[in-house]
Amino acid sequence: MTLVNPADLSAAMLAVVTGIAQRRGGTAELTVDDLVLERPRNRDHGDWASNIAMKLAKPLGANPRELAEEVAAGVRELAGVASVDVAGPGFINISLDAAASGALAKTIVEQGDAYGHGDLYAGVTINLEFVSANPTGPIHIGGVRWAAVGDSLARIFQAQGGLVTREYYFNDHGAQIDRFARSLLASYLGEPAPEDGYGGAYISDIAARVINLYPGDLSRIPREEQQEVFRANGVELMFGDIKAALHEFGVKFDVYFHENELHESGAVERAIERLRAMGAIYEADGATWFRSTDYDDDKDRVVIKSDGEAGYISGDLAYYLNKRERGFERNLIMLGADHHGYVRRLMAMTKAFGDVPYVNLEILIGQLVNLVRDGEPVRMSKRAGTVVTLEDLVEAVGVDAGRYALVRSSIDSQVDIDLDLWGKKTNDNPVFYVQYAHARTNSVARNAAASGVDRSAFDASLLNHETESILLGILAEFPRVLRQAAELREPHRVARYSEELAGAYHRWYDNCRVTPLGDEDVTDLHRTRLWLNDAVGQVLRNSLGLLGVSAPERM
RNA sequence: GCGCCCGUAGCUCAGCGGAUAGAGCAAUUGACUACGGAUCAAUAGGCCGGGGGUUCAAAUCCCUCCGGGCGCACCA
Repeated sequence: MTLVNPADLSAAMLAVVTGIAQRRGGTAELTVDDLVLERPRNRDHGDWASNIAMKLAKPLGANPRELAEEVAAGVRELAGVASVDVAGPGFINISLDAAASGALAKTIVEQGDAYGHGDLYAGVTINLEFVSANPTGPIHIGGVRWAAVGDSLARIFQAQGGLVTREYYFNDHGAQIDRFARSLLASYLGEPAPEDGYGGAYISDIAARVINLYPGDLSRIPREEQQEVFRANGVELMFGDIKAALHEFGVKFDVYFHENELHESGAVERAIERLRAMGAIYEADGATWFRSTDYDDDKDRVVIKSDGEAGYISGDLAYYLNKRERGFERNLIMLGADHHGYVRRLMAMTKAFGDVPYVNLEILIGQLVNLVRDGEPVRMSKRAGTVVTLEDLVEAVGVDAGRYALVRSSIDSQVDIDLDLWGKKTNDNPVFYVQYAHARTNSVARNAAASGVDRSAFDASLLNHETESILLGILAEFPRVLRQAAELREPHRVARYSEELAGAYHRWYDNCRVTPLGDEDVTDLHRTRLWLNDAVGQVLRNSLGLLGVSAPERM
C-alpha cells in the first residue's frame, strides 16, 4: 500500500502499535484516534508526528523513549516511509518519501469535488434552524452572522453525508406582530411611532407599499380594519424582503415554518397535554406551568398565561415535537448571545420528552457582531430605525466578503467587522487573498495549456521541492479539517485552512514553475506540477464552496 | 447575586494537552526584460489578563481573582 494520505498511514501504523502493545501485555483496544497523528508545525520534525509512545508509556509501564524506538522500528518498514526519528520525550517523527506524499496530487484531481468529504453523518437527518428573524423588520447584523455560518455549516454537514434541512422559523404569532401593524398604521396616519413599536425608514416604506397594494380606498375603512390590512400585507411584504435578501446572500432555506401553524393546528395543546400526562404540568397563580426544574432548568416556565394566551415556550415545545415527527434525529438551533438564557429550558424540554439533551437538540450561541466604519462602531437601534441590515452589509462589501468576514471567526468571539477593510479590493482583505490564489491556479493552467503542458504524465517523486512537501502536507489535511469543522460546528476552520493553503500555494508558485521558460522543453516535471497546481485549485474551490464564497477563474 | 461567551503581537483574529505560540494587516528592508507584484523574501514585534492546581507536557483542563460583552418576565 502506498501511503498517499494520513488515513492510510494511520491504519498501517495502528497495526504496528497494536502489535507492540499486545506483546507488552496491553489490554486496551486502540483506534486510529488514539494515534494522534498530526502535521508538526516545525518541518524539521517530519511530515507526520505521533505522541502515542508517551500516551501508552504509563498504562504499559514502559519507558516512553524505548517504546517510541520500538514503534519507530516498525513504522520504518512501511511502504512509502522515508525515515522515522524519535525526538524529545518520545515524539515519533515520520517522513514520507516524495513519491508517497506526492501521489496525493493526482488523487485530489481525480476525486474532484468529492475530495475532503467524509461519512461522519452519512444518512443522518439534521435540521438546522437559523436566522429566524421576526418579520417585523429587515434582517439585522446578528441574524446575518447566522445566515453565513448556518448555511456554511449546512454545507459542511452535507459533505459528511448528512441529510440536511435548512429551516427558518417564521415567528408570526405573538404581540410583536401587533406592534409592527400599529407602527405601520401610525406611519400611514402621520402619527408618531408607538412607544413599544418600530420606527425607521423601512416602516414608512412598507406602509407605502401596503397602501399601493390595497385595491380600495384605505381611508374609508375603520381603523381596526386598517390595522388588519397593514398587519396581513405588511408581514407578507416584510417576509418577501427577508427572503429576497437571503437569496441574494446565497442562502436558500428548504423550509419556512410558520409558528401560527402550531397554534392553529392544535399542536401546541397536544404538546402541553403530553407533558401533563407525565405529571410535568401544574397550575399556579392562574397560569399553567411546565415543571422544567425537574429536568435541570433553573426555574419553571409558563406554558399558558393567566390571560389564556400561550406562553413563549409553548411554541417551542410543539415545534420541537414537530421536527421530531418529521424524522430529524439531530436538531440544531442557532441563536444570538442575547438568547443564551434559553438553552437550559430547551434542554429541559428535550429531556422531558425523553430525548437526549445536546444530542437530539443542540443550541449554538453566536456572540454579537459589531460593525465598524472609520474606526467608529456603527451603532444600531431597532427602535430608532438605525438598523444595520443584510442589505447594508452586501451593499458595503459585497456577498463574498460579507460571508467570508462573518464565517472567518469563531462564533464564540465577538467580532468587529470593519466595513472599510472588507470593502477593499486589495490584499488587506483575506477573502481576496484566497480568491486570488484560486484565480492564479486557473491562470497557471491556462498558461500551461498554451505552452503545451498537459497532465499526460505524472511522476510523484518529482514533487520534491521543500515548498511542494509543505503544500502536499496541507492538502493532505483537508479531509481532517472538514471532519473537525463538522464535529465542532466550526466553519471558521475551513476559512482559516483556505488561507493557509493559499499562502503555501503562492510560495510554491514563487519557487516552482509549471510552464517551461523560454525555449526549454516540456518535461514530466512540468506535467507533474500541473497536477499539483490543479489539485490546489480544486481544494481551494472545495473550501470556498463550503463557505458559500465564489471561486473566480479570473479577477 | 446567578448564568453564557471573551481576554493571545500595534490592529483584526487562529491555535478542542504536545516540541521554539501563529496568520493577515500595520511598521522597516528587499525582489518585477521569469507562468498575474491582488505575489514573494527578510527584520521587528508576546511574562498567551493575574495567581494557584492537575499532568511527563498547559494559551489549551480545574479553581480563584480582575477586566469586557450579553442575559436572568405570566415580552416575544
